[in-house]
Amino acid sequence: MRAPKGEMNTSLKKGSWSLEEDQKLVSYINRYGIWNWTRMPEFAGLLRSGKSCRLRWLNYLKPNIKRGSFSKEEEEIILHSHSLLGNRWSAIATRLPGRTDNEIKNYWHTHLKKRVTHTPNDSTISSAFKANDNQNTGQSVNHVTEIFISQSSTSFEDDSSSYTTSTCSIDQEIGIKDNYYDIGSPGTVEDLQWFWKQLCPNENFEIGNNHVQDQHFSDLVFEDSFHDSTGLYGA
DNA sequence: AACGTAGTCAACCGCTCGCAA
DNA sequence: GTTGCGAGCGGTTGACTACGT
Repeated sequence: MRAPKGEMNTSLKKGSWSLEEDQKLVSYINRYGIWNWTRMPEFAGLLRSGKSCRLRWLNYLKPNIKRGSFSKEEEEIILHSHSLLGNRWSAIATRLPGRTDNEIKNYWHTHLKKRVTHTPNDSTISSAFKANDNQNTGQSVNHVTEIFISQSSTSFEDDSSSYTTSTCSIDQEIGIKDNYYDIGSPGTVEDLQWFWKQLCPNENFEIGNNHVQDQHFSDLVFEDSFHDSTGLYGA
């Protein structure tokens, strides 16, 4: 993809922002608001790309940005959110008002990542579901073919705390992806429905028999969309 | 004091998505 | 359906700093 018109200027400045540039950007946005990041630098008198301006504003200049070290509570939120959402930093940032995705990402890589160790417990793998939509519809769409519910414990090297989570492992038959969705502890039917919605928003998902045995999901019924090739989970 | 190494974090890059034409 | 563009996201880079030798 070629660069947007406004961003093809090779004489654009890169690197750290000066105080003067910050002031120009802030005063422009305060006066005219954000209307077009690509053209804004030109009107604000900045030799910067729109992307650079946007990043500077969102990560540093925007009001109410919290600076300084992260609190214990914020750390816990990041750790738990990351176990739920993975590297979706912008989603995690919405749970931490005043913190930017970039800041959280940096904090994760520099402080938290090394503290977390995952200890999967294969013996708890409890339930597998196989389905292949192609057999029914002939459509060449990627679909979840297997779901494993397993448990893993997360502990911290400084021994501050630990918790156990239930994790869904999803293997897509055609896709290259090997996704892992943490569904909290303990996993609930609602959690499973939630992650299914994230993965296949257009597909119906139903638990045929709303009970969880020994923290295992069972009696999974995928309405309309799937053919149960195993015969284990028929409606 | 000089140098090397590791840690931190602001900024960049490449990509995808959504929307309008 | 295709193309072009703006916005946003996540991975990566590199400048700067702190610390150790």
